[in-house]
Amino acid sequence: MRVKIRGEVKEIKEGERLISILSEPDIIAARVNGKLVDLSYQPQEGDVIEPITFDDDDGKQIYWHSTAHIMAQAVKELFPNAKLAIGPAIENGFYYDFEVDRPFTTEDLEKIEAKMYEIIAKDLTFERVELPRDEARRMFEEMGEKFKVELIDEISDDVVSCYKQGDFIDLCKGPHVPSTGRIKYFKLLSTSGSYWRGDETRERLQRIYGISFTSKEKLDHFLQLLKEAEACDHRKLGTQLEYYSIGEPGPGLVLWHPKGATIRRIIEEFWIKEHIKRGYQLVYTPHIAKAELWQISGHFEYYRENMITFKMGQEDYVLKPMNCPFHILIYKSKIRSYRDLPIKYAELGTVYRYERSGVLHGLLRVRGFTQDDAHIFCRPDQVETEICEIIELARYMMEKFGFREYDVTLSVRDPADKESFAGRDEDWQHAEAALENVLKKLNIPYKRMVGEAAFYGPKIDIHLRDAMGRKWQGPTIQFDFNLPERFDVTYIGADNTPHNVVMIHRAILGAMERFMGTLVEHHKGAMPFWLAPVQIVVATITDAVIPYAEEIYRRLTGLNYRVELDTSNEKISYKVRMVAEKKIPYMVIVGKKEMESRRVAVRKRGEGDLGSMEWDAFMELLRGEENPLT
RNA sequence: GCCGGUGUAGCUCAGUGGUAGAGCAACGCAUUCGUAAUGCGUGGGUCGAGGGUUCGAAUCCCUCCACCGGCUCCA
Repeated sequence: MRVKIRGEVKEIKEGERLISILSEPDIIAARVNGKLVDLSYQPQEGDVIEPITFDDDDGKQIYWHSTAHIMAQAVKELFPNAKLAIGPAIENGFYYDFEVDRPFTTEDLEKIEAKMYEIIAKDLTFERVELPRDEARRMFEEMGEKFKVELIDEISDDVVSCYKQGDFIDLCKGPHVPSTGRIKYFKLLSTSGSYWRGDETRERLQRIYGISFTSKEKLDHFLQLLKEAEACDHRKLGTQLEYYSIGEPGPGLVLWHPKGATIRRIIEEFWIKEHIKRGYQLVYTPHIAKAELWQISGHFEYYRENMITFKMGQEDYVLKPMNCPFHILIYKSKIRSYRDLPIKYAELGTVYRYERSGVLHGLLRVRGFTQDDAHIFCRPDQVETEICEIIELARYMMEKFGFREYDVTLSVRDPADKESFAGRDEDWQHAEAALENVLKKLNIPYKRMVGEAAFYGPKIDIHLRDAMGRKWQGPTIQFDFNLPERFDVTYIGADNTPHNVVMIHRAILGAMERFMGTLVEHHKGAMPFWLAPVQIVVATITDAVIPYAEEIYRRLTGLNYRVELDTSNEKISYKVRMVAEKKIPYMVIVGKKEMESRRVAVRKRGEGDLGSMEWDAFMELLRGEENPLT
């Protein structure tokens, strides 16, 4: 019998299993004709077989998923009352959810780990068992595994697959590694609460997260990265570098200290400049409005639990959670012609939302934040051009801030579930096509998410990552078919009749707070020269050179650099250390030699001592620093 | 909001029933120094808040608040 392995035709025996053909110990599964299978698979004539190791992405998923099964077996042995929920592989590792009598403790994790080592040492085979649906249902019911029964009830196939190792069996599609001994190094990382099916009205479960690797080096490396990521945490760095503080005035409320405020101001200057260049008109709108406005917009109906409301006199008021209704009112302040479009209103608009207490997270999830918001009112024929411009603006700005990697998602509606989405079919089709066309035209990789659209329209979201690899939504482009309808937003067409305007919400940075948080983590607090709140520190070696240092300081501030002068009575090594810890890009050190020769000794962040140089050479260096503002 | 953890000086943390500690920072004095911490000294705390147990509570118990890791949410 002939099969193709790694592109080469091989002769194999009938009934032979993959495990004897692909016997290298690092091969854990295989892809046969594009489908993932266990190594117990018996190849058929003409199969195209690719071995899979841990180094494949699919291989990692299989490896982690198998580790999850081992963990579940250990938990069942230690806690026989535990009910199995689900235990998938995730981006980094795996988890398994259990319903248990009491939450897991740290000591429990140690015991579970010990039990897992026992299971691994036994090198139990992962055996695929295919059962008729009814039989499997009966079996799990007898075992009291109610969640598995619920899952089986939703499977429409006649046969379901389970995997068995030792006397542990779990409902599972597979594939798995051949035996438990293949799992070499693992670590249980944390526990947390969760809900069955992610539904907070259903059973509360306990989740254990873990990760595993094929070598100790890989595991140690991963744990090391986790530790290092903690040092990049924007909450820690923000305090250390005196950029901002969070939560002092109340949970989720941010104080921008002078240094953080400087960074923000520069970001805003850049933002304003780029927007004006592209035909946006800047507006300002109030922080509060009568409840009536939010009733018209529908926010009162759909967004109520997130809105902060209060009474002013007899009237109900709302602290604005969004800027859109205000921009619409500006648009509607007069009749608009098709010739006026597109109209693009932009605002750094501060909004307040009541976010549930458990979701707040540093600067990345707050209750008061400033969106770099804009609303584009245009004709249907202008949609594609506008989307294209927005994406290019987003890419341009991301690039200037040093973000080169991000994840793009296109969220469209579920065509089978039109009930959940407002607006006309043709509008949706047109908008979704426009978003998708632009992504394709600009050659941007994206993930299409069916059913993930907002109820009012499809959207493109760009996600940035924090130091721990968590994704946070930054730029977003959203169509809105709902608000123009509710507010009756129109323009007069060439045919002299009113037409519905197309409205696009968009944010490039997302929110100043969140953007600042990701920016700090991305640069590990070391802001690029143009953003650094302090760009240069001038430091003296002895008191005798203070006048010369002051002269340097004045010259630099006169050139609009942000400079600090350090004439303190400390050794130069101490001053160097302080400047390095504050992650300041340049340090100018002046001593007697510099004063006498009228030169400067320059130290650059990341490069160290550049030695003594002429003033002009230093100027040349500074001018060589990128500055998108000029 | 839910599950678990944590909360001591401006910051980082030690202190598990018997008089609140260290390092850094701040302040003072000495030192005037050449590229990642000069030395000595001084001040600084209702131990997150409230209640309880106890002769006595930072420490044990209860409630609340905040933060951390997740879950859920983020129209």
